[in-house]
Amino acid sequence: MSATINDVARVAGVSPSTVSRALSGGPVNAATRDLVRRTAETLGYQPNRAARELITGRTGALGLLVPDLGNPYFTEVIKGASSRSRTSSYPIFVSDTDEHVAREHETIASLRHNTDGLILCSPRGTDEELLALAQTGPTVMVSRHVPGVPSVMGDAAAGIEQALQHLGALGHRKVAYINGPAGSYSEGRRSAGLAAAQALGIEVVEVPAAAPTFDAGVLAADLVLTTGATAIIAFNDLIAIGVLNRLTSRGIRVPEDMSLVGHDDIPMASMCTPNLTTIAVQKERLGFTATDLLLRLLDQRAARSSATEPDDTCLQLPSMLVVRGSTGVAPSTPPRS
Amino acid sequence: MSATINDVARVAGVSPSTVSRALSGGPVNAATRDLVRRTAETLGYQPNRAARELITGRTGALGLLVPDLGNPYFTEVIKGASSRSRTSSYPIFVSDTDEHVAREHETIASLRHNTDGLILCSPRGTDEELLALAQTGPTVMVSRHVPGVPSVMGDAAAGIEQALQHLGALGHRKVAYINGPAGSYSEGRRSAGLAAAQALGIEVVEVPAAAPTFDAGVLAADLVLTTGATAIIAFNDLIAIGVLNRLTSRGIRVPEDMSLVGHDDIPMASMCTPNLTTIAVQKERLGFTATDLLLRLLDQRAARSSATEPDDTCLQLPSMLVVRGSTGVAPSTPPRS
DNA sequence: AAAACCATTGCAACTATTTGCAAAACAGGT
DNA sequence: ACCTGTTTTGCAAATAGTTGCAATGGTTTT
Repeated sequence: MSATINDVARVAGVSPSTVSRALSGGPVNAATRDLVRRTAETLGYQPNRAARELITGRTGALGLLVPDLGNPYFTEVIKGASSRSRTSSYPIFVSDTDEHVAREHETIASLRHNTDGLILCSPRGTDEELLALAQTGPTVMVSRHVPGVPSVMGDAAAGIEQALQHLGALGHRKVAYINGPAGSYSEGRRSAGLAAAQALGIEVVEVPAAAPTFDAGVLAADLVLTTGATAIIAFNDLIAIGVLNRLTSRGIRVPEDMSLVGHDDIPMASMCTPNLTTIAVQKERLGFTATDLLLRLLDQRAARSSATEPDDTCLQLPSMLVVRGSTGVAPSTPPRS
Repeated sequence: MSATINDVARVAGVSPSTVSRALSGGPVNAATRDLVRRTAETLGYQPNRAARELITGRTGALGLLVPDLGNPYFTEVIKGASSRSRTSSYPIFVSDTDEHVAREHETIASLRHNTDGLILCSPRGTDEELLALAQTGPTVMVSRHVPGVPSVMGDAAAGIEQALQHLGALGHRKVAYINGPAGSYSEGRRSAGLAAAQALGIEVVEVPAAAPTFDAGVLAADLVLTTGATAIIAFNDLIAIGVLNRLTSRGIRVPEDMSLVGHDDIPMASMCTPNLTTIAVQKERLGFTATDLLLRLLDQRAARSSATEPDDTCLQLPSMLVVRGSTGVAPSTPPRS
């Protein structure tokens, strides 16, 4: 089939070990290195991954776990991760857990075998579970922080604060916040941003949503209408769009009767009518940065043999409110439930 | 770290080769096979992928290439493929080509090294290019057929026919068809379904779209309005939703002034207002079936040594028109351009 | 001139598994 | 007891790369 290291060695007139060292930066005479590089090139030599993995114990691949591929938020994160991994010769395994905690465990176990490191995006499960899972191998988390596990996240609290300021400026005094799934960490972070409400003279009512989906939003819309709020901040855009649909079909106009703010700025947010005001997160950058962090982590491991000091890196990427058509001045009276 | 075949052999008191045969169905005494199986179980033995790959030349993984992860159509296909591969111990590598033909070539080349077989979803490029790429290893295509390459596709022609019948029954006599990207095969198949128009007394005007995206749809909407058509069939739902947005913002009501039919039935189709009438394709099933076909192909290869007879399997999954809110009786006069 | 040192290179062992070939074990028939 | 034939088993080679150790050869130092 394809050329092996021995073929290159024979043609170049050196030993296989010299070829190995020449191509991987070992101590080799500059002249022979050039010779080896050239012959490898002309022979179209590609090192055999399996052989390398067998001897080094490293697979040269990464794994990325997302709760739901159907959620555009995660596909953006994936794109960012791919674009980083593309420049590093580390292929990336993507897997979908269908929002099941059990599936999450299985998939992590199976991915560990095929990868050198894992990126867990918005994982479910308790801190303890996740810490245990993270300790089975190099791990970086996205949109969730567990002490002892390096992570990358959007600054949800700041985003929420901006949204509250925006709504306050428009005269809203009672805002409903539609929560994400319990056990999702970003849920916690986002709720934390709500602390700013008091200072702004805004009352916040929390309303639960069963899942970060359109359907859950449809459901939540009716609940919100019983609260007397004149504006809504939703856990994510999918929920917000569900809310929007339900409000529209109940004859409640957005933004005249009710203002609506989403979170994440997925493409769909600028495709619905009215366009959704939303807290934009740098999704691609999130994936890119997480991959970068993981690769750096792997480099460290390769250098120092077993540096298992707990890494508490937690990078925060800024979020920004994008004002579009779904927010407006507060109505004099809240829409009747 | 984890137990090797030698550990199992030692504990069971047999040779490594016997363990190998016992676990992979070779000729072994039933009693020893049981013994080996049990000890492997208790030791938690997992065969080392790299070592196996090195000797057999098979990686035990599949690759799946899609033009754009951001397109919900493809994520559904991926879900189907994953659910099939999950039951087969073949992990699956997903990659995104960003709709670039060049990226497609690169990615295929790199995936070939890491996988035993590839699934190409809606690949771009000419028939000749794709045939050449397919011949570098086991390949199955989705939503595109090239003679000599096995494939799985939705029955686009039948779907378009149903849509035309539906529109005809509503009194439409002039229908605009918004094409997909040139060089996309499904574009050709879908156009073929338009042949039914004549028999139904419907005139079809074709309008090009630069890409299968929302933005391309926004663009195309204005072009359609110059044709005098009273109904639109779009290459896919993303384009349709782009059209819908543009029409709405130009004050043209859907479906009162203009009927609109999409294609694929992505989740977004039932999230926009009005809900989109669309030709539903069994996306998950497409991915599932393609993976199944590829796995069968690999089994065949494993059995007969080098059976390179060209395989022309082309499975067709039925499509069905889902009537929602975006189609209605034809207006007496077309909306003015 | 011998000794010491340095960079460079090759040898050989090692990784975990599969598999062709030959040996061993065992059964049945003579 | 011996031969034959079949099943079962083990040995050893092979896969393609990496890496510790030793050897080589040239240069510098004493």
